[in-house]
Amino acid sequence: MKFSKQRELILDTIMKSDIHPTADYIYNSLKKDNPNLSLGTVYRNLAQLVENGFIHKVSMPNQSDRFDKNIKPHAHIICDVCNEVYDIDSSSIKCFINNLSSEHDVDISSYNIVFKGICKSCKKADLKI
Amino acid sequence: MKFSKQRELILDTIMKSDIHPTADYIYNSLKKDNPNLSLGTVYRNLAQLVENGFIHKVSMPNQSDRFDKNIKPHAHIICDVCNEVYDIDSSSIKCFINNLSSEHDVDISSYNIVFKGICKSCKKADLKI
DNA sequence: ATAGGTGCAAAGTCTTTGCGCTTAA
DNA sequence: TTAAGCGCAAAGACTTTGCACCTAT
Repeated sequence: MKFSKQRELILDTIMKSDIHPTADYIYNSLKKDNPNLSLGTVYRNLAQLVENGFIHKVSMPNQSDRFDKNIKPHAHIICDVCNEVYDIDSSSIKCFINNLSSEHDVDISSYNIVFKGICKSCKKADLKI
Repeated sequence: MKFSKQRELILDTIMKSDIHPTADYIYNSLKKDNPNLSLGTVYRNLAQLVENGFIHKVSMPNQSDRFDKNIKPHAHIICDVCNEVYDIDSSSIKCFINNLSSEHDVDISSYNIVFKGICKSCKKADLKI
């Protein structure tokens, strides 16, 4: 993989972000200071960064894919209230997968787990009302 | 919800199928005997059937949505070898979600869980080679 | 009678790709 | 020098929608 300014900017955007950005978000963030950047380039680089293990792609039901700097296997929750996506990291995931593998006699190599619900801060906010 | 022949056919197709069909699959299955059926009608009815709780929609990473007659919450696995989608039903899912809810202080209302891996029959087939 | 459903085709959203030019190595 | 990457715009895959007509109730 040859170095490119664009790829570096894209990776940087993801690394600095906590919101699991979409391709479009990345494109628009960078477009301001890099007016020649093209959306195709963003998609091409994201695919390559995923393929090379620098980032993870998270498929969101009925929404654009998001990209995650956290490459350790983990799940996500999207909040019904604030619409933010949060990491759900848990030792119980591993255990869960082990159970499934033996119960169902399958080999699991990867997963895409997205919960819908209400996040910690929106739960708190709701209590205050 | 008013009765319609088309909706009945669509629901029937899903109920009789074990493959978690896509909109396009349903459309093409029915098109043979119902040449006037339109893909828009299939999508509209699927949305309505989901909304009314007759079926479930399953979002597959990088693929068309699939529709599931099994409306009990459960997970799925897509096989890397045969590409089939199977239900993963497990008492450990409920337990897993309970753990997460308390660990992460979130309320989980629904989920879309898709594993990738090798299914039971492909594992068996592989052993024979 | 009329609210809801249909077929058709156009449009929308998200993503990929072909091509000729540019650039890192 | 040259393989890899870029910008641009067109195309692709999947899904939704506007509209005029039809149909269950």
